[in-house]
Amino acid sequence: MNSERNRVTISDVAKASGVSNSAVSYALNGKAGVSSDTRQQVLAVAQRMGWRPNSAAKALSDAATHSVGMILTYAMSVLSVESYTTELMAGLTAELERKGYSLLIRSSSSHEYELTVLQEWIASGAVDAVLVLNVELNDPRISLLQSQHRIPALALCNPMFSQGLPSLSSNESDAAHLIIDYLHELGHTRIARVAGPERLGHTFIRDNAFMEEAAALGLQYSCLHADYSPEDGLRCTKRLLSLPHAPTAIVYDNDVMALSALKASNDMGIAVPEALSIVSWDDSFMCEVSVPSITALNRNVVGTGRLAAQLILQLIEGKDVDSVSETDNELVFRESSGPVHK
Amino acid sequence: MNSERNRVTISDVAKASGVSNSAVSYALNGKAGVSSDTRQQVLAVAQRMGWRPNSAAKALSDAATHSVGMILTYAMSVLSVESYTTELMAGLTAELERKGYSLLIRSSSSHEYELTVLQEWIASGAVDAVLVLNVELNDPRISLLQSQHRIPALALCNPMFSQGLPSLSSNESDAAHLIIDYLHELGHTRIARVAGPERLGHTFIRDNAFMEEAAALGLQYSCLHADYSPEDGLRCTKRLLSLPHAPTAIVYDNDVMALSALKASNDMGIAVPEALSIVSWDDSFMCEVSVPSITALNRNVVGTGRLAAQLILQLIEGKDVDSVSETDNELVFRESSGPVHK
DNA sequence: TTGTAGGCGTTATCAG
DNA sequence: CTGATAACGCCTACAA
Repeated sequence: MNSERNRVTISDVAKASGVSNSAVSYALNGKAGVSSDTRQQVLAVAQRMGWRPNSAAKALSDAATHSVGMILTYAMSVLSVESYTTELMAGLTAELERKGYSLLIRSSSSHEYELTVLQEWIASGAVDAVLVLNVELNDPRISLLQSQHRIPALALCNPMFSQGLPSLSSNESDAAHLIIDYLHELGHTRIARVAGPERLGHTFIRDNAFMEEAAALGLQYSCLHADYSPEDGLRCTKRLLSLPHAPTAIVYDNDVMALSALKASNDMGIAVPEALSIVSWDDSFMCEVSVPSITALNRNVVGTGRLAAQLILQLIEGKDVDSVSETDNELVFRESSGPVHK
Repeated sequence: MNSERNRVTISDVAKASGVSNSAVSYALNGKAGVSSDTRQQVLAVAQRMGWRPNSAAKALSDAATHSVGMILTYAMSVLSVESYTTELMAGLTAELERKGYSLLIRSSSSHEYELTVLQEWIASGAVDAVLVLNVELNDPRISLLQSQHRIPALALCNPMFSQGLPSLSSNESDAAHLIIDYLHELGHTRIARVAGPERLGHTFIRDNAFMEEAAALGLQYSCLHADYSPEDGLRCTKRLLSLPHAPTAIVYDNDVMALSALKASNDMGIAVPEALSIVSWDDSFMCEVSVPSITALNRNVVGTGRLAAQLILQLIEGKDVDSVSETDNELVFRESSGPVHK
């Protein structure tokens, strides 16, 4: 199976330099054990021959692959529409790059299969660490990762779901308060929310925060759970707007659903923001450019990716990492929201 | 540096089964050389002990990493808005998954750095193959990959730019004809196009196709080149619409710019589609849900990703792969385009 | 300061 | 059919 071409190895460099194998290794790794002259000599030769360490050999020797694993487990239909993942990856890869790490991606169509991949990674050492996305309540991935100590893992979720695993979360309840207080100040008394899947950890947090704050302010609050897809967003919106006492403001857990809400209200002849205020939990280009533009929570997902990468690199170095919470929520006011007209 | 935990190796299994090292290897790999009894025995023990092949060792031995490399080299601002990359990755990873391959991602902020990463991959054997995106005219990446034979590569571009490297392209000129003929039938005589960066290979192809077809039909055709960003889309649209003989139809090379065109025409009080028809080269959720919805070319990017993965896997197997061209272009008619009003 | 030897975990060769 | 043994390329004691 070994039909490889002329790859330059350390032995080749050693031979060409007329020194031993280990001398070359020391020289190339900047370690003591060789004279300055020899080192210069070896470096020059290695450079000339175009030597680079073979990644597999290095991985075997170091027991480290210099890659971080991540599994994409979205339904195809939702994935193609998600900007969150792209932005996260941009931040992740940019930061990992600085230390010469790569992101190793696998995709999976089911949760069971994702567990299989994780188990394989744990057993095979294919990655040095793992990032877990979209954590659910009693997520078996968390249990699995928490029960082993071969591969460190960072969970992108509230620490209450990470079972002691280091986690990075955005302050969802802070954001919820920000949004609901804003709507309250505008005079809305009947508000609704089209949330993400109920089993998701961050949906749980948001649900709680919304219910609490709504109750505290004496608001009428109703919530439907959807799957983040435009179709589901449309369906939920129409259902809410058909209620006898329809809400005057609806909050959407992602931008895609918020956008289809615009379509829905347009279809039903309901004016935005005069008769209905719309707020999206995710900001994106789509919110900016839609007509009307959509008031949205800005979350700097790229920054989250960068931070996640930093934490993961610390974990790989063996450092202890506490659960971190980001609180850079900011509401961007646009045309889709306004005071209640009665 | 070897502070690893109790990973189960083949030797462990051998010891536990009371057979030799190689017997275990044969048994586990389903190869001849062991009795059926021994094989069953070994498999049972391996299963019980949770043995999985160590990926680094396997990579070293096989000289194959079972991963395919891809470099993201978008400007951050554009990347976060691109749905193309996400969809492509969805198709890629889904198909690679079936053969147990992973996608190895690195990101780069400059073309020079991307070359460095490629060189590193070639020399280190960190990936079994490479996918090259966004090929430009006289792209140094193509030259680099074409000048070596260690790592096969697939270029996502028209074969005229791949210098003999296997390539996968969508039939851009077919698509151009589709769009321009459609607009011609609607009675448009002054059409414009806001294209992608001029140095990109597929922009070149589209430019040529558009110029040819416009000339053939006797249409007035003008073209501005932008960077795919909403800002640039806005700028170019306003510039075109301010011309003395403004176009009555504008084609945009991506969905993002088409959407900002909607904003631009709205700002300038130009009715779509009555006074201006808009067509987007990329279809996406945004085109569906915008008001008005945008006529767009549907390209099945996920399918392209799948096909690319299949071709790459063939290359890895050592098969010859011809340049492939996809022709599944389909124009989805929506509200943003219509007959000329005079 | 240098070179030799052994290990990382696997697969493949070649005797028995 | 089995079991040593070498090889993959790198790192690192350890000995010279």
